[in-house]
Amino acid sequence: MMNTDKAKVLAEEVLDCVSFRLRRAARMVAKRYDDALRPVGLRNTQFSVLGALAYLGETGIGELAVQMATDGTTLTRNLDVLVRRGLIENVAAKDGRVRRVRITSMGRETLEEALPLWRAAQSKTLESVGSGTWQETRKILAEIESGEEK
Amino acid sequence: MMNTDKAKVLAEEVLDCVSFRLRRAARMVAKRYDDALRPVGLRNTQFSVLGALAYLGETGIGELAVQMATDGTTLTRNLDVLVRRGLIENVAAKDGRVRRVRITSMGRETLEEALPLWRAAQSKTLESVGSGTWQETRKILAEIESGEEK
DNA sequence: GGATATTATTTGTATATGCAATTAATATCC
DNA sequence: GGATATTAATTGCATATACAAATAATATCC
Repeated sequence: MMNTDKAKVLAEEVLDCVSFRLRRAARMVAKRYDDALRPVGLRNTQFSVLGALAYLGETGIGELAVQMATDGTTLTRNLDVLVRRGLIENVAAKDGRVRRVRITSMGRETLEEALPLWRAAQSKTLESVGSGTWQETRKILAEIESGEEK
Repeated sequence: MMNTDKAKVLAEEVLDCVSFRLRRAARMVAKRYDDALRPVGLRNTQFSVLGALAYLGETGIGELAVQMATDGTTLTRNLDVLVRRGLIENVAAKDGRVRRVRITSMGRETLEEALPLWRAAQSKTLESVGSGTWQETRKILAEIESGEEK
């Protein structure tokens, strides 16, 4: 049934896939943050978008897409959800092609409520690796993201 | 507009979110693997499932879900796609509740074609961090996944 | 200044993801 | 052995993700 040694070696190689490992870790961690944020009705992705918008103040989709390294087509729909919930709102722009958005006061309130929940999840996660190790890992992730050969 | 120092500090804190960083890295890396695998019509997720099935030989959803740390409801649909394409097939089981699947010969062929493409992507990715560093990172990811406090 | 190119975003389509609830089947307990 | 509990997977629903193509608007070039 291909449960041979050859298959075993192959599987070990293939399951060391960087993409698979990253996705798996991201899934598991996201789940924990989602659990933590559930009381305020935010998913971890939404929390990050809100956080970014609180900082940026008012932004075009394109700019935000770059900041978050998310595809624009994804962001369009992610933002739609937040608009529907009244957490962010669209703003008119001079350039008719551009859609600008900003966080609403309700969005800000929700973000405030979410903060301690998020901090708890973040602390707990950092404790499992040590915050120094995480700083290292963060750098490595950035290198992987850049894809530049050393 | 909250583009204040306070907001800036908050944003720095919030954008250091482990979940956000992992997801972002996973997105970017997955994209590269998807690009590499496109010629054979596989996404990185599908490649991993095929690889796991080639190794496991014949498996119930539950077992596979544990192996891949994917939610069973997700796996159900992921597998449906592969069945539809003829890359895997359902197998009758004694226990009527269990759905068992196995890779088909077409699936095996596709996996074979995909292997060199995947290896190229994997090599290139590892070059960007160094394979030793990746071994370290892999361990750290496992720790983060476990969520155990040290 | 009108045709053409460029840019910014959205839509159509498809996969990936997971929670809550459901369905279906086996196991367990008098 | 029939009611009840447990287990395995699926379905309904919603979000997240991105490619390809379409749309809409500004910019550019004779």
